[in-house]
Formats: sequence, C-alpha cells, structure tokens
Amino acid sequence: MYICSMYSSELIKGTLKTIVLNLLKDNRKMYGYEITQEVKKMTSDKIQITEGALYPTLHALEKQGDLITEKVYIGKRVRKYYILTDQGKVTMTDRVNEFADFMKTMRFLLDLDSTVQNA
Amino acid sequence: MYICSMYSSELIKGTLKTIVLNLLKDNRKMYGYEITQEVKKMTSDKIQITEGALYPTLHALEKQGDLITEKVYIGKRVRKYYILTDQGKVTMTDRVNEFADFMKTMRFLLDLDSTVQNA
DNA sequence: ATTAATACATAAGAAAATTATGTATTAATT
DNA sequence: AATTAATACATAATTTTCTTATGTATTAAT
Repeated sequence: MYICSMYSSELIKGTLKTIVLNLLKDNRKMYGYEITQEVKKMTSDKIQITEGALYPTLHALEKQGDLITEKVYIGKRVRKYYILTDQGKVTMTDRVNEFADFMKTMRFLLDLDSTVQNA
Repeated sequence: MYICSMYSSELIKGTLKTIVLNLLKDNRKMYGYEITQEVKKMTSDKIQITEGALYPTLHALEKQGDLITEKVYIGKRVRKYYILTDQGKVTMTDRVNEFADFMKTMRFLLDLDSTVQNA
C-alpha cells in the first residue's frame, strides 16, 4: 500500500499517482517527504504513503514527463521539489476525473447511495 | 484487471472481492459467468471482470470460508453457484463499509466535493 | 551522546491483477 | 451442415504495484 492502518492494502492500490498529481496542482511545488506528511495529516493517518512506494512513483512520473524537479540544498541536505508540467496538469485532470467517475460507478454498483455509509 | 475499457487498470485493483461479496448479499446465489455479465451490465461496460481475475478470487473466498458452492448441471454443462456464508456476510459488510470510508477520505483528499466531477 | 525526525534511494518479495491458453457445451449464424 | 459466438469452467506465465527491508546522511531533540 502505503502502510494503511485503516484500509486493507489492496483497496488503495492504484491511487498513489492520482494523489500525488493532485497535491501538486495549482502550481504547488512539494518534495517527497512533504507529500508523505501532508497526506498523513490530511487523512488523519488513514493513508500513510511509504517511501518505498512514493519515490519510484515520483521517478516514474518524472520520466514520463508529468513532473520536473528542482534541487534545493537546505544546509547540506538535498531536497528535491517536484512541479507539474503542462502535460502533468493534463494527466492530473484525467486521473482525478477518472477516479471521480470510478467512485460514481462503484457507489451505484455497491448500492451505497441508499445506505448510511456514504454520509 | 478486469478489462476496463474506461478505467486505467491500476485504479480498480483491490475492489474485486468487495464487488463480488456485495453482489451476493440478500442471500442471492450467483455463478461466475453471471457475475461478470451482471457487473458489465450494471456499469454499462465500464467494469468488465475477466475470468482470470474472477475464478481465483472466488476460490480464495471459498477457501477462507466466506462463500460456499452449489454445483448444478444445466444439461451436460456444470454451473457453480456461490452463496455467502454467515462469515461471508460479515466480511461483505466490513469490505463495503471500508470502501465507503475510503471513498470519503479520497473525496476530501482530492478536493472533489467542491468540483463538478462528483455529480 | 543517543534517539528521533528529516530526506533521499533502491532491492527483494508479495499480492492482485492481466494476458494467454485450455476444455467443453450450447446457441446462433452463414 | 459447418462455423462462429456465447456460455461456463479452469489455470499458468507474466506484469504491475505495492510492502518490507535496507542503506546513506543531515539535523533536531532528548
């Protein structure tokens, strides 16, 4: 997963890229460790991204042209900021829309709109 | 995946057990092929479960005691109906609630409530 | 002085799909 | 009548994506 205290690991698979790309929208620049902390904070520890999952994903997104990096030295420590490219913005929008549509489909399929769970 | 014309494969990973268990609720009994067709129909072809994914999943759920089977012969053709056990009903509820909660978390994380996509 | 936190990275292994293949019956089409 | 499509099961090889483990190094806190 990304170490999830709350969700069974297989549930969350496949959403990491969507989460990362979405966090970087509005020209925000973030570095890896910051992403892990922000997601942990925003989800009240429900989703905790592991470094073993995050860094390869960031490298893949960079390789495919969705992200560019900016190295900054904080004292002697390296920090790699990630920024969305124009292509990355398109990918981000596609991914988020796709996930939103997927949720809609799943809500219908699991009959969730008539239950309490989706409050 | 389950052959998804619409969703990128990694998005859907991990929801198959939840989908299957949920379809079998209310003491409904279904066989494998029927499940693939029902999901295809209910999602307007957006989610198409492949046999390579479904059968191993059904066998796993049976092995762990969530499902029992009932063989029926239609002429010379075998049909294996799957039925939720009492344990399976608990698993089903847990899984569906977990997914509902996960969607809630993701809606917040992706800031979907303030956009058009979640209509 | 030691531990925790920050910050990066990669590699081995596991889980859950995909893709491909196989068997066999029955219905539909040409 | 012969072929194709649909029904219905199954498994095996491969790929993807994550987990778990490990590694290096700096800085802050105890």
